[in-house]
Amino acid sequence: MHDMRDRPEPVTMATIARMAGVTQPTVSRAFNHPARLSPETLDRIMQAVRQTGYVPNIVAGGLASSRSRVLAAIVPSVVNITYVALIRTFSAIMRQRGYQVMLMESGFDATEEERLVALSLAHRPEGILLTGIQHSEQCRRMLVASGIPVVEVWDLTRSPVDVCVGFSHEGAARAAARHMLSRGYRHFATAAVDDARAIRRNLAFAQELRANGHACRMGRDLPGLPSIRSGRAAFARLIEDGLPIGQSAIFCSSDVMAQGVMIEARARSIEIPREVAVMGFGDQDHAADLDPPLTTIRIDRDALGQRAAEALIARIDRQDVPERRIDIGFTIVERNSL
Amino acid sequence: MHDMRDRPEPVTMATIARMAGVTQPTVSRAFNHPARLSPETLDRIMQAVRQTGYVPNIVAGGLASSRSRVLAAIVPSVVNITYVALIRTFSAIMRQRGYQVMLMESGFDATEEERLVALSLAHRPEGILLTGIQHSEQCRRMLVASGIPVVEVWDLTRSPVDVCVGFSHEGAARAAARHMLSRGYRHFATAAVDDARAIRRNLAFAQELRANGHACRMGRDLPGLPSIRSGRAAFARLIEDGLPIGQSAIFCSSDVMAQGVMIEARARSIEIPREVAVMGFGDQDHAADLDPPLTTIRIDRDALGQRAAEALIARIDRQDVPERRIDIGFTIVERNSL
DNA sequence: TTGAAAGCGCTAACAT
DNA sequence: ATGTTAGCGCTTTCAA
Repeated sequence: MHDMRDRPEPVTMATIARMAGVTQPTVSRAFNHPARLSPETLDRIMQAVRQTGYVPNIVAGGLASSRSRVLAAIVPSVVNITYVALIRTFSAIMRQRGYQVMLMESGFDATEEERLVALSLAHRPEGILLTGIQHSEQCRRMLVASGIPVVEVWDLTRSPVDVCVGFSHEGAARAAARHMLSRGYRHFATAAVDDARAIRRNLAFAQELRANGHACRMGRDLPGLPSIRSGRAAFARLIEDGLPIGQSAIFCSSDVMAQGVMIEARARSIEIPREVAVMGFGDQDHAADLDPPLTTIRIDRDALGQRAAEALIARIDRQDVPERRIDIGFTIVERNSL
Repeated sequence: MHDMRDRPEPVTMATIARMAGVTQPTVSRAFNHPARLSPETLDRIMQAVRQTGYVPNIVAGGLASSRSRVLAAIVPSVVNITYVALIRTFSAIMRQRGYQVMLMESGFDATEEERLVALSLAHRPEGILLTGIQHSEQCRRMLVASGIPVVEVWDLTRSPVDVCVGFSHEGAARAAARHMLSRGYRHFATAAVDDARAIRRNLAFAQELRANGHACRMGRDLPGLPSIRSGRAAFARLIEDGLPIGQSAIFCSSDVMAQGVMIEARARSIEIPREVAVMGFGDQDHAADLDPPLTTIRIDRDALGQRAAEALIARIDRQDVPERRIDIGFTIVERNSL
């Protein structure tokens, strides 16, 4: 084994104060209100800081000021780019404002989310970001009782815990249906995993089709996360269940599912989009680089992260927040798969 | 705008103590050493806790005990599954031990990493996870001076800041070369993005080939993150530069790159593996679901996360740490693309 | 411009 | 089994 580094006695503001011949609160001012100090004093302090490599203890500061400088973010999955891309923008903006974010993964499970919220609360975050609007009753109660600002992302609702930023999943699905109709497709199907938002979209998709006199084959929703495997399986099932070849369009719950559909179609020598057309959801990075390039629905995840950050900052600063519902919309990106 | 919820006066251990008719330290004991309390006292305290929904303030506790219960983790990219899959396992294990992790993204930039380490230090994490072994001098100094346990993942080195867990990139690349040779391929190329670890692998790959009397076309390393686009571009360039069709094998810097290579090959009607064979790196989730299934090098990222967690816990607890270098190895997964 | 004093919400001795 | 006391490293009045 290797030698334990003995803890050197920790450097604190008191240490710096002693070195600079001032009192500890003066050192605190050097960091928080440098303008209020005489240049000479500031200089001596900063010299001591440099010599020691001292870094102020935010935790102690947070305790004193009741500002932890910490945020909590809970996403369903940290390996799913759909949810993480947003966190990246959110974190970057927040970091600039002096916040660090604790990222946690709920695994699409409301009970686990509730547990994580409880854990977060112990760190007294100044704000919490939650994915989606479906939380356990207990979770909502804890959140409300804590009085901590909360931003819910990806969905819109009339009764957010605090603020929500997202888009209309139903609207996007209806737009997809209308787009396919206008393109002349006559047979429709969905390929989705068992995910609350995807299911809501598919329902709206089928409804819009029905309103226009068309039926929709609802692919059986597959368990687990969206994956190429699920996409392949979904397409295989659809074909085996008799989806007509020609004038058919498939609405996928994500780009990854669509990718799976395309791979399976190729393996079965079914040509896309001539024989079967495909639409994805999400417009992930490589949607444009597939062959054929994937037609999909773009959600501006950066905007989502940014608006979420802005909304949360406003709530933390107790500014007037005019809208508790922020709609970032969606766009259909036409490429060649449909 | 909507009504600001007025902050109710915060519930603390003192509040609970008053309600339960005990002193505040007794409430502390109820959480940290419940066995030392009489069942009746414990009961009264817990009742008050339930009534108020009180959650102990870990930050204050951390200040008092010098145990922040916080960890910092810095990865190059939070949207790249390669780096995040590990964090997920790591976080889950650490959470069970009562730690929360602050996740940060360095963007493959040592200077940014240095900044993030400095920011982390302000939160007095009990341990830090770093990706890779290349850090700025200043960064290493800060780390060592802080005395905080550090685990470096993905690479092995004889001189880690503290502990490292990874595997031999050179060894993996040489194994790939030998594997291709044994399969009878005669023309070799690499397809990589401009990434330190990928470049090291490619060098070792070419060297092993040379040692066996074969040349290797080094695909020009593409800028940016690995993507399907880069993979397509790399393959296109290789073909245009005259890579022979037949008995050729391409060593990719990641599975995503390999996926791009396969897509571009298909678009050019080049059959894999008959005309050109492809090997990926990483064995990501859908490697097996591609068509053809991708032959690749598996790195057990869960093991990486787990061993990293274990090593860090050992260091935090100041246990004897016999090995500062933990090799988790790699395996070649034979599927059909090579 | 700086110092003195108090206190943030806990944990950890040490008493009893 | 519980209370008393101190103190973690800061920020924030209030004085001077």
